[in-house]
Amino acid sequence: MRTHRCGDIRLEHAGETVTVCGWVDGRREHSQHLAFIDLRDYAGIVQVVVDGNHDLRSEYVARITGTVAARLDGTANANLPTGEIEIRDCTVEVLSTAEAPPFPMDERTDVDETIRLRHRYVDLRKKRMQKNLRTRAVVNSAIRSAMEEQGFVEVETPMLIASTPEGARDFVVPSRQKPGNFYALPQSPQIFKQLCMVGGIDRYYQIARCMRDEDLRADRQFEFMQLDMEASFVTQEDVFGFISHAIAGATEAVTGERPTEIPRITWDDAMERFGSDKPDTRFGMELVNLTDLFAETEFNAFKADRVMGIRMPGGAEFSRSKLDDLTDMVKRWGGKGLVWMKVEAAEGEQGGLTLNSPVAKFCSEAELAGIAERLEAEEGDVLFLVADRKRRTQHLLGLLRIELGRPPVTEGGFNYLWVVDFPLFEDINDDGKPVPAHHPFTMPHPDDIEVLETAEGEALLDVRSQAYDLVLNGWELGSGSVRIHRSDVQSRIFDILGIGAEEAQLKFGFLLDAFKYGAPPHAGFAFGIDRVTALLAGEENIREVIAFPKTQSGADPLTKAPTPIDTSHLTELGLQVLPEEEDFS
RNA sequence: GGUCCUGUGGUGCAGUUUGGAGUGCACGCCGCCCUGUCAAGGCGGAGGUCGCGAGUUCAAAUCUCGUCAGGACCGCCA
Repeated sequence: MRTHRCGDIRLEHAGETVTVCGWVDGRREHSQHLAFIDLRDYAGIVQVVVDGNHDLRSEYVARITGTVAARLDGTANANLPTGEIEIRDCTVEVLSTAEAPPFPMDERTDVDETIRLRHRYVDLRKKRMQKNLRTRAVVNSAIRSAMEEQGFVEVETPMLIASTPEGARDFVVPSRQKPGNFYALPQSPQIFKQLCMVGGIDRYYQIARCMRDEDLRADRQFEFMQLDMEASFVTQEDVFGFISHAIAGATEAVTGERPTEIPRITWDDAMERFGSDKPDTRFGMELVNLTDLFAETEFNAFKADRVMGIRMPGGAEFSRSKLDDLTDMVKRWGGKGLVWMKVEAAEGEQGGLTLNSPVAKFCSEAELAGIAERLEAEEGDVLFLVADRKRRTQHLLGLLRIELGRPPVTEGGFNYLWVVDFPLFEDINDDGKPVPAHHPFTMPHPDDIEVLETAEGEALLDVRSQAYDLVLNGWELGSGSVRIHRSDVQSRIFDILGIGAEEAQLKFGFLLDAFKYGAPPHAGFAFGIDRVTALLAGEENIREVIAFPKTQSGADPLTKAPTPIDTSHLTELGLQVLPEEEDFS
């Protein structure tokens, strides 16, 4: 139907007869003798000169044949790649008329996202979505190439699988042939990729759709895509190499710059310095441990397991209400409170600094001096201090650091980071059993296997695992681990977790059975395509790189999903919908 | 499960604090004019149950309560 894409026509085509197809981006009508039409396709916009009698309105779809000509002197448009030419002497064919678009098609107006999603088919025409979806395709393609270069084989795993009780909430699909039974949609291909290793695939990868029925966020949708991989006869170090190659390839394909080697930080350091297992290392404001300064403090609030602080440069300008808001925020996050101290020039001839704070009077001179020194306070800063249990102190200051310091998504480059040496267990539950930080097949750190044999209770929290995360600018891109392939180690882990042999057989029997038949040592990883694409595209929200995303409540404003289904359909599945629970409170 | 923010012609906003007639701005839309525009320009016009429902009041876009929708975050996401 066409000879060229609208956005591709240049001065070199002058004199040629071309046919272009696209949407009417705008019209500038001068009279019945002259009108300019901007015709748009995914490649760009070209100016078409017609007489004013053609009824070409916004978003009409047209096919136009005409002659490419250089624009008149002084009328070129430097802002447009096609700005030096226009198409004249046109034959116009309207392929589709169109109602006025439900929102402005220019890129200047931030339209309400619900309205964009309700008319996503129109929204997708806009430059932003065109660019983002194409960026996504580039990422996918680069990842495939990188994995294939490294000898990985793409294997597809099933979408209808058995529900497992661990982990996130499953999406389930009722079985028609076995009423009362359900398939689950996969949260990840975890079990299957490990079975592939037993099956001698050696190096597996898949760009896999995963589903988790958990609350949605800017970086979380019900369904998301992951580069999922697993390899046999490899170490953690090998996995870093495979994934680095893929992520570097994707980054280079989008930005043109290949990232250098990805730095590493231990989980413990990440928590101590950034208060997060997914630190945004684009900016400083690191946490500083002040606990020892208050070993003998008179200030009750600082008689805590942990006292830590961060320094906000220039924060002394904050108003009292702003500081109160921050304090409220910390309380909402679960903290007891927030201490702030403005760093001001001391009065008197000696100079120096003084800390201005409502609680300064409860602290000794030595304590105040210690705070200023440790936090490297400078005039005009504000210091924030939190005292609480270790983990909560780190967490609260980590959140505050992000709240105050995080740069916009488009600033600071792409700071990839490996977070290594995750703990094997993240907590001890009320029964005294440790809660696994990853799945129960994660191999303990080789140096800690002996500890594992004897440790009990709190001491188990110090056991490290061979689990690792990849982080980009404060977003967790993905995680992986070296898996347990030895039944004796696996039994010990199940034992510690309080999972009996019978229960283990019930939950993971098919995997344990598979391991009886010769399991190679193996390790793997998975990272989110939506997240990495969003960051590479400069978007704060993964919905901007997904063609048809859901809203935060899990609805699709376009198709109206989720919807009720016919009673007959339910009956066939052996299902009945209960009336909504009434609230008697 | 929780905290906070936002709902005003098709779109983006102002108006809400301190109640007084659906008031205003920009874009878009429709019509007319205009032979070099490109965020075209000029003139005219249409278009709103102020998300929805109660309450307070002589009077509610504005105050109160509830509810729905959207967003950010905490929990959750092995």
